[in-house]
Amino acid sequence: MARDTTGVSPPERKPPSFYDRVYALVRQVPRGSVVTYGQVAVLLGSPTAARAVGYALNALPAENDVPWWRVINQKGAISLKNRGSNADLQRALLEHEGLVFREDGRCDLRRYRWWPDGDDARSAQLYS
DNA sequence: TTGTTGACTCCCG
DNA sequence: CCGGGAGCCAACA
Repeated sequence: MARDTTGVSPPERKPPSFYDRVYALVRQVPRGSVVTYGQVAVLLGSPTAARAVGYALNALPAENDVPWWRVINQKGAISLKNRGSNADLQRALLEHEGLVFREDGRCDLRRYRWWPDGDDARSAQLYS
């Protein structure tokens, strides 16, 4: 409806992409908390798009305001071991925020997992 | 439009 | 608990 008849081209005519929605959500994760790839997918309405979430973070530019290090896998571990040494950086950043990792490289998700406020959180809680 | 790829998960043994 | 295989989704060539 209400097609743009002003002739003016808005700076953002395109709807927010899946990537943008991932970034927006991750930006809400408070310091000291984490979310999982699958969880982000659930919160975005695509419970099986966990891989796409990781892909989105991988596409982040060098400079950004997204706390990407607060996204870990469902096991509570860092999922960057096969990629670069950024895995060590991510763990260091999380430990700096107070998270504690076990000897096996995993942390207690039940304790650190964050959920957004609002109605969306309700259905999401069911997932966990 | 089809095929490929990947910072994931789940299901089986 | 661990390893292997299949499924799913979005972006890109």
